[in-house]
Amino acid sequence: MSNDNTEKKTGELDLQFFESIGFTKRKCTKCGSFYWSSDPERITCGDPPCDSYSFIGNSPVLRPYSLGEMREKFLSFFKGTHHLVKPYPVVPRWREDVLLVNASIYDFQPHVTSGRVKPPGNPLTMSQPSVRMTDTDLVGETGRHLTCFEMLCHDAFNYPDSYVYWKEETVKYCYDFLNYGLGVEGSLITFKEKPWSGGGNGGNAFEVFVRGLEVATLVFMDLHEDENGEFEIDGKRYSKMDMKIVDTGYGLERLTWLSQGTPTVYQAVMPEVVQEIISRSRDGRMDSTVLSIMSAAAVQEEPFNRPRMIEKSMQILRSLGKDLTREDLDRIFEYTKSVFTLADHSKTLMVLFSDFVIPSNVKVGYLARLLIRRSMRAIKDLQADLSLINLIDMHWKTLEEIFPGYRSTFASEALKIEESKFIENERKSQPTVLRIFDRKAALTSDDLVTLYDSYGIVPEEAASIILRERGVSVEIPEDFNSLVVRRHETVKPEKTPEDSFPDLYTRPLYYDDPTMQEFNAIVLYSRGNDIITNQTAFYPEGGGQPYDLGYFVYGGRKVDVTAVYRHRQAVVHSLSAAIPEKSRVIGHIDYVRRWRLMVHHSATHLLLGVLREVLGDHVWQSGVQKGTERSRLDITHFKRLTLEEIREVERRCLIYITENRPIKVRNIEWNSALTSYGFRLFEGGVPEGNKIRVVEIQGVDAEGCGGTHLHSTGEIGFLKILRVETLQEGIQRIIFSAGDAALDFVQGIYESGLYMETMLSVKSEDLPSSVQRLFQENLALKKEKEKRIKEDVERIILDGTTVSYGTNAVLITKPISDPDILKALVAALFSRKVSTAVVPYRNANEMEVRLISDGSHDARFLAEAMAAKLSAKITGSGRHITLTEISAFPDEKLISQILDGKHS
RNA sequence: GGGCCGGUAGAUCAGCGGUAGAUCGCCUGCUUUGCAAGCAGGAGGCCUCGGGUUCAAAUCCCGACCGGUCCA
Repeated sequence: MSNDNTEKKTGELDLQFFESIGFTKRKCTKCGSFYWSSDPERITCGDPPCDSYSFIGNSPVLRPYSLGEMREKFLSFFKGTHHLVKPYPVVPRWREDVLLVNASIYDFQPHVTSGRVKPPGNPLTMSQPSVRMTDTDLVGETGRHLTCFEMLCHDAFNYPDSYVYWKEETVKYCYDFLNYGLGVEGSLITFKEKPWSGGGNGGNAFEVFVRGLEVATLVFMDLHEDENGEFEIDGKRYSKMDMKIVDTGYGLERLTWLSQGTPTVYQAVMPEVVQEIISRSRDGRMDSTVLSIMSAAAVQEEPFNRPRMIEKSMQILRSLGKDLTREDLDRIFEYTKSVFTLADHSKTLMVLFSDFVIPSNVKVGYLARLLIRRSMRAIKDLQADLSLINLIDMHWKTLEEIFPGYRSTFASEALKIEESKFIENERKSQPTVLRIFDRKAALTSDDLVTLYDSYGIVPEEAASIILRERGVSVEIPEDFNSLVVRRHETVKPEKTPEDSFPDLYTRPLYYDDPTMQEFNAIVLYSRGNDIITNQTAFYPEGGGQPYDLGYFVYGGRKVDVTAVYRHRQAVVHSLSAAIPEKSRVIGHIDYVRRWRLMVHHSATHLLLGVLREVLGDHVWQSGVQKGTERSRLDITHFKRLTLEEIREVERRCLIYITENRPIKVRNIEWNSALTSYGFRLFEGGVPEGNKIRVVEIQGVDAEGCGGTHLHSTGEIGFLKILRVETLQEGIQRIIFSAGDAALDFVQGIYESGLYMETMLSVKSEDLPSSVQRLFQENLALKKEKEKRIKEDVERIILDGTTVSYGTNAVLITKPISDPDILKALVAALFSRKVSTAVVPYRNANEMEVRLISDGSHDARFLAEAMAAKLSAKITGSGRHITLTEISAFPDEKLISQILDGKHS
């Protein structure tokens, strides 16, 4: 039997090592993939659904390991031969293309995988916490899905001139760890061949299975994306690259689960938290036989289908003599789902909080919000007596070493805000749903989409509210999700292609000496009014610092510099006139502008450091724009700064300015910079070279930064916060001014204060109360005037100065000259069901008649007849007609004649 | 980063071009041993802000600010 499916060894993954341990290559009889095994009986690849779980209650590992023990086992197994690297944050501060770290290789993309930066060790081993939100819905449903896990790895980076290890050694390491390390029998291990791709790279790979469980993936990355490449993986083309990278990923949770053989992964990796949730929830039922069967049934369902899984579980249970109804199973399933969801999500929240993620409506903050809301619903469904923060803290207790950054105070503060928003939203949803329903006694699918999209109310909830409160059942459209998506479809504007310039190098003199004001240069390239020089002291726009201005002297005349940009290694100057190639020029920097920019740039670093001191370590820079008059700094913080906090920040800034702390700039090799300063270095952006330019204000702040800076804090002189605003949830914008610009601002305030003092003839300390009094008086006057107008209007109507003809038209006999009275009068007449008002109006010396109608009757007829009698001009139309140049105001008789004439 | 919804009395909201409304809460009186409740009366509004359109804007248009929500 085994001979039939043994394949000829021809592929790139036919390794000597397999032969040495008696593994042969075969083709899976179910899916047709190639795999390696030493078990003569085996005919499938080991990957469900070709195989099923057979480790539950039947662990192939010598002894059960806890999560911590398994991590330690793996790392110590590799520590002798590999460099041990500390885990990176799960929020990837070193790259901008992804929200979260998904796998250990993310730590090294793109800077290491591109060959630009050396890895922090070679070969290396580590355990990298990762968060994956793609299968959030399946958590608790399948028994194996987690939103957060640790990926263990042993990676090797092979360069053309230095070789570490490649396929043979990798597979041997893996086999040895499972076999000698954990005691898994060789015949239980299968290696399935499967090409891998991700993050712009690809290569051959093995998926490693033990008793139906995938425990590792071994990737041999030697391809990179290339549209003309000769290889194809998942529809994209790749070509060989210079580097060959061994990227392995072992699921720590999977290995732990394998060693314990518990019904679900959750019970193996977070037993304390699962137990805590069960013991504090009402009416809990946890049956491990049922759970085991459900886990095993779930893994056979791809994609996951809940009714089918429950059906399958029922059949298996019945064959075991356990007769449970569908309702029983459904209930158990709902219960365990909530327990495991809560256990899983609270752990992921701990991980996110350890990286100071603030729940919000955008980006990674939104993922945190999702997890919080799902957790709170689970607590509600379980009718559990527990708080989310306690669970989160509990996770941390067992994972303290891996997440040293976690602060319970930050987590609970962020959570508190989020919880109250959730409760508020729950409270509002019923009235909102009823209001929309009651308008037309129905809920259309359009309404359901609106309720979800604008109010966050899920359609199931809306339907249950209507059923309960109005006894009407609302149908939820099957394509609800696509309706939501459709509403979000928008046309994205196409990007305009960038101007391309030749790849030249411009020496950045502004780094050699940031105070340089004049320099010589040779024009290397010229096109239109743009030039690239061999060197420049003009700072190009970058890192939130605007470009310098100034001029070049060429052939004895001045040419203004209007803009300066970076183009790869070159600096492009846009000029007011052309300068030909090979010219010698002298550059002059507008140093007043430059100085002000440097003051603001250094002040920004100082401010950021101080904000972190005052508000907490969760403060990160999320955006920045420097200017000459004012600058703005956006930081991550969950609430608006108070007046007291602003004062404190300004006060501390002043202290550091007075202390005149040195500002040092150094270029440090990537890995050692990270070791000394951590990932905060990337707050302002990720550098492109293999070195990081570190700008450090001694004892306050250190950042990777490409800008120009002062020598010491004393040169900032003075810093004033002008305004704070919330840019978006979790992000506060601070607008401030530094140096003489800050003085200008304060002087401006002082002058307007003086002006107000003079105007009001009060001392500055009495200004607030005086202004308030003035405001109140003004308000009272307005009200009084309104009241008087109303009285006047009432009198005009009641004193018999009006004549009405039926309810149709009204003539005011006394001319009006106040527009406010006119307005109130017309309104009063309309509210008395008058359709047309004829109002004589005296405007300066002009006499007019205004006919204002409410639109129910045409006033044109009346206007034309009156115009004829009074020899007047008609202007305006429709609801408002003005008669000008009249000989006299119309009287009662005139209107009666016209109207009678019409009626007869 | 983008989309959608909203900002009116202390609270929840209605009104959506012609003199600012309801319910709850608050105050006073009556009824009641007291409470709950009922009846009668009353106070309480820069209708978020700034521009525009209009004879007339809480209402329509533009912008700002604030809040909510969904998606990537």
